[in-house]
Amino acid sequence: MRNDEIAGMLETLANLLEFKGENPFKLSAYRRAARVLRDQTEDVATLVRENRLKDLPGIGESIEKKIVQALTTGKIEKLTEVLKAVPPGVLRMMEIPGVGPRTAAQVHEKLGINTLQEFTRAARSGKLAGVPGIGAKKAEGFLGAIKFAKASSRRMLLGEALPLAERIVAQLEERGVRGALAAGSLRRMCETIGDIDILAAGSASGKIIGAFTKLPEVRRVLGAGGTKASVVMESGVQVDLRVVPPESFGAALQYFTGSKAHNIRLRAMARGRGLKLSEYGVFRGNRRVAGRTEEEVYRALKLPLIPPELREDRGEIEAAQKGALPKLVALGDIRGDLHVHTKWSDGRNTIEEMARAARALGRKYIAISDHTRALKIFGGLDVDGLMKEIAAVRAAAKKLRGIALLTGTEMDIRADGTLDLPDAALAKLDFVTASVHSAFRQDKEKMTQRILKAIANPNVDCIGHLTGRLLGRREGYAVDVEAVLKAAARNGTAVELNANPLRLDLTDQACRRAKELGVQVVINTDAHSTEDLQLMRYGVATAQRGWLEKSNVLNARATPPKGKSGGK
DNA sequence: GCCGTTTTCGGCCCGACTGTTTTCAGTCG
Repeated sequence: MRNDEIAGMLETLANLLEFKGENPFKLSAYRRAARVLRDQTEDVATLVRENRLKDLPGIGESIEKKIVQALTTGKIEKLTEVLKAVPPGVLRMMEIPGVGPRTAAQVHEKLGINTLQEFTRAARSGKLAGVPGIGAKKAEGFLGAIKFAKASSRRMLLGEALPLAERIVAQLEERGVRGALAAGSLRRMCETIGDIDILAAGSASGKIIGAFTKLPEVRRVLGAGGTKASVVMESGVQVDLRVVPPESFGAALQYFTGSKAHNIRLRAMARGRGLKLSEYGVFRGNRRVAGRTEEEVYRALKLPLIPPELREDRGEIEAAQKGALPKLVALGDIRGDLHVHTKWSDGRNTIEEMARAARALGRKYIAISDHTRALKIFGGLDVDGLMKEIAAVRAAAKKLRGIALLTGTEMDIRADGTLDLPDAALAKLDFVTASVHSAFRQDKEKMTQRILKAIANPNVDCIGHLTGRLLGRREGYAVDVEAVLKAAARNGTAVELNANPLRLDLTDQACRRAKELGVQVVINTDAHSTEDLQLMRYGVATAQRGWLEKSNVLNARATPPKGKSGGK
């Protein structure tokens, strides 16, 4: 059973117990444990086998027992028990925005409602409005929420959310709102974003809220008070705006950036020091001792400023206390792009066009890396084609100043782990990336062996998009990431962090594991057009979330890499 | 249920908005 499956069971358990009115602190204990499990790159099964499960924060005796149960029997006894006692539809009901455990319990007790369908019917018929705490307005609101949830349950990609937020901030600026910033999971550069949080400083909050709710792309105003407003944009995305006084801006930015887990830790630390931390500042009694900037807030807690990308309660607070925060790689450190497609396979631009566009972005080298023959539908090259492309790359290189062109390929790893072109051809190339593009449904053992075989080949410099996931569309293939990273470390093979916002593969946590194991990460755009070369920012952001420093990133080196086997 | 610079027992983050309840509970972030 996968980590996220067990985490999901613990979360369900928490939700059900919440419905039953169980001690709220017990629930947060389950939820915290679930989050810690999701954060692990190592399989829970491994941790159990090596008796290291209880080393994880938030996992004690009782939860350990439940995890072991899940692994050995596929079930958690307590969950099974509670599932029997709670009507199955209440979890669905609690997913409606505005319906929490208390409301769900009331509706169940007073009206005997057990399913989302019954809930919807009761809301329409007016029955729901008779339940204590629910009036006509709330019932109507629930109906709207149900309809809306059906239309837009999907999370946005970082690559969609960031440009949208930047557009909204620019529009606010045109209307006289200065210094607005996106906070939330977007500022932490999470791979997917639920909704967008924007923060503005100012005293004329009514004016700012008014400007915001009247922006051209706003479809519906969900709510607007004195300091905050929520709207739904034409695209279906929810955007929240908060307006705070300048003396609280840093504290608010800190608070609304999160993560929740990070903030809870900070607030507990503040309490320990006799302080109170809220979105309005750090207070000693009634006196505000910090709040104008984030630096101030962290300093009041005797911490250096922690970069937003690290704020997940994954050890960044402890590192900050020890003065051991990583010096994160930055977009400006990136010198090359080692995975770029052209018209020679399925790219839209020529070698020269890609090179010029990369040079304009400040890249010093790129590796032309087209597909190989197994991907015939994508124009994959055979040996003959590849040799011709090498000649074309060299010819283009002669014409261009200021950027080096490397010969390369995105070599297909076939289902049996053999490579799509012979070693003699690969040996002629400057940089070989090898990727899986077929037989995604192989079991974990087979898939892992397949990739390990490619890693062992001295001509393979890097493994491309390791899990093959497409966010929101396709699960990654089953592969033992830990085993692959360890083999990469042994063989001196690099691993790709594919910067395409649909992939971001390696994940942040896998990047961090690569760093621990001493594996070099290559951040590539996998560009199929000149515009795609700009996707690098998303890859760098994910690398930052993975604690990577410049020295961990192969294409942050000033000179092009010559492959693990040395100059070819 | 977890955990220990406040603790092996007694804590566990804080505030805004909404609707409805005439003084606040529930939900959300």
